[in-house]
Amino acid sequence: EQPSPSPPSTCGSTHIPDVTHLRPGEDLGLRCDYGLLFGAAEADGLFRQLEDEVEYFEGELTKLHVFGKWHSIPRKQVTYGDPELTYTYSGVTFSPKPWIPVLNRIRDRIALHTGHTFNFVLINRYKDGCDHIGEHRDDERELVPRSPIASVSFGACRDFIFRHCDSRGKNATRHIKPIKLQLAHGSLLMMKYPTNVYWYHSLPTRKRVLAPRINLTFRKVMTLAGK
DNA sequence: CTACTCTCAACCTC
DNA sequence: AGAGGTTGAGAGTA
Repeated sequence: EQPSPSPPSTCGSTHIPDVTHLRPGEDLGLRCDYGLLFGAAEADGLFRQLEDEVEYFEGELTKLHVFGKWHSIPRKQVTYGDPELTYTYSGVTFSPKPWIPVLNRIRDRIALHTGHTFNFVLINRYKDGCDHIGEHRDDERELVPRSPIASVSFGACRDFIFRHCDSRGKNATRHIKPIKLQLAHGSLLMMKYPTNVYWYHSLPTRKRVLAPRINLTFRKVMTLAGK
């Protein structure tokens, strides 16, 4: 059940990263590829540009009702994407802001390396190690069935935990070890079908992390024709 | 309509 | 510091 590293890439180009394929020995439905998509210098520039140009949601879109109390979500969030698309997360429907050049540039690089085109991106900014997100699956109904999600990270390296749905909490029916990754500056994690059917993921708090991290999850959202 | 499942973050213990 | 259990109103589903 441990992730098994893939053989080294046979492609020698400096523009094509080595990729680790995350596949437990037993087929538990985890289908992910992880690798660096941007070199350090380019990632530094993109991070600064994202910090300058991305505008996060404010007001009601940042609040969450949990166990009888209202909380501000412990991170900043915003969506960008094609016009007319909508996306619902925890009962809140987001309208995407129109694409800006830095996001198009990242989206195009992902397309070049994976062959996948995305029409929507959810951006989460974690200002330090106290910002986090709880266990969840990206299984929203608006997503194109079986479409992959491309998760790109900039800034502070953070731990990222996958946990199998049958091994959660005290009602767990199986003992499957969580899979822990470090999502590095400039990295790409491709989460492919059926990962999000069986595996929850979270970004836990890490008190010793003091720097911000920006994560972009590119998605394929169904258009009206597909709904 | 009913009744059942799932979700989110903070607080607490260890 | 981190892992895991406990708290419920609202949304969705069969």
